[in-house]
Amino acid sequence: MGPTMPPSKKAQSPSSGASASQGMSPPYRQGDAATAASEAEAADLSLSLSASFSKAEDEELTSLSWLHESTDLLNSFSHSGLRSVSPLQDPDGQHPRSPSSSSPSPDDPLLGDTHSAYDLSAGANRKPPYSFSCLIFMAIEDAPNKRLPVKDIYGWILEHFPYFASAPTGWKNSVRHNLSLNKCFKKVDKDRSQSIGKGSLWSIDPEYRHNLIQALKKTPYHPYSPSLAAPPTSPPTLPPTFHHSPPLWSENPLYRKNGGLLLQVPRGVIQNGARVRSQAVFPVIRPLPVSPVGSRTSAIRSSLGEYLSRGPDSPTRYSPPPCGEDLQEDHTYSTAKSPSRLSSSQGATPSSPLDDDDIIAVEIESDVKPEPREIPLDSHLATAATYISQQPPRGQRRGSGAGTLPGSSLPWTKSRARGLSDTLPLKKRRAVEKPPESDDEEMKEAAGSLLHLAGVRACLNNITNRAAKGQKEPKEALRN
DNA sequence: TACATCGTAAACACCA
DNA sequence: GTGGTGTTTACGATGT
Repeated sequence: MGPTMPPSKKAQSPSSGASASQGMSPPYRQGDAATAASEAEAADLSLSLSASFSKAEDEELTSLSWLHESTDLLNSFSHSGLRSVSPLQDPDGQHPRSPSSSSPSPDDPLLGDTHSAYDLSAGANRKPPYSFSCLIFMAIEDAPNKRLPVKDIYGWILEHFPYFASAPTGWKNSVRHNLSLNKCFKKVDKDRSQSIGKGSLWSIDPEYRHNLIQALKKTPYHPYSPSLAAPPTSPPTLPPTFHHSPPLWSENPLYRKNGGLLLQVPRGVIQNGARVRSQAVFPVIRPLPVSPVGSRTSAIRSSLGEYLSRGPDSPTRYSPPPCGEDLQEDHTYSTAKSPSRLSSSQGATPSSPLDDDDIIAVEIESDVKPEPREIPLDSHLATAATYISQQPPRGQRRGSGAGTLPGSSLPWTKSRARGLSDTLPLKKRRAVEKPPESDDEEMKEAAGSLLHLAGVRACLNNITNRAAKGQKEPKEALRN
């Protein structure tokens, strides 16, 4: 069994087929004429988006231009009106937002009308179907810097899952327990210039991020979840989600209103006491981000997830990603083995610039390309795209966990250290695992960052130049 | 039945 | 001293 993040078994609810009639709809408020028009537009944009991805494949993803084109489309999508989801109140108006959620500034053009439809305080104050690992993962991924102190992880969970506000405080212990024992999470050295008080910042170990994503994919009601996205085996009039059970909070009127995909959360995450704009990584639990490049990258994932899980009107169907890896691993309970990923980094063949982590197969039902396509949604690209918008001050920039062993070109990974120290207690093991740091390493890191930056900049320039020329709309361009 | 996974509780140490 | 944080152990429930 590989060192992988296990899916939440308890989250796998039995299939009941209930609440299916809404499973089709995109996770947005529907019903009014404007929305109907927007839906049509959105469908069109979705087609364009798929074309954009196809184009990206054709270009072998050597450029990020496809990414920006796609995100341009998504911005259009976002502004089409469809993205306007319910304000943070439930339709009954009887359940205000959880106290931990700060209200958006009314004069904030971004926050003003884009709040999530997901308000678990509205009659859905039930235990979320996510394991603590997934919750922590989502919390950290939702943070702009992909790292959060425990306190903010609490805050994120509380904000997005009000269930915990009234739950016994033991869940915090569970969170800490997970952080400590789950290999997917690792502490980040605190930046001296940015004191966060007690505790450390926690981040996702890039080596295990894949596993967490897989775990999320296996969580029901996540749009990446095969249970949601599997091609319908039922009559075509039925939505793809028809055969799947409703979320635990299916009674939530907002859930019903939003067509069964209702895990959106208020944008933003509490960080260091301040509410920060959410990077919104998880399709079902976030609103569509708008402008920032990083958020736009996330928007691709988000909208793709929504896009793929849309109804029979959708031109695409979703095929679950190949799960080549064993996902069974959680805490240090288990004996760690080298992850399969490691072999690729150590193997003779250079690792592809594109991971197969987030490859999803999309069948584009068009006359042109009826065959399934595989769309790489590589985290590297996302990382590159978010690079500009998320650059912390230079002094704060640190590696994402993968360093370089001295005298070796192989990346330092936990598992490599683990191979030497797996039998040690966690404390000692972490001491052993701590990668060596040196100025040389910092320089390599900086060089890599500059390369990333250069690539992204070039792509941005391309887009900017095209925009300046006032040429055709992106979707039109993509069709050509 | 054995095992893995997950959640929870508790104890303890450390630190601001 | 207090409270938050991090680590570790233990145990029960559940699923495979």
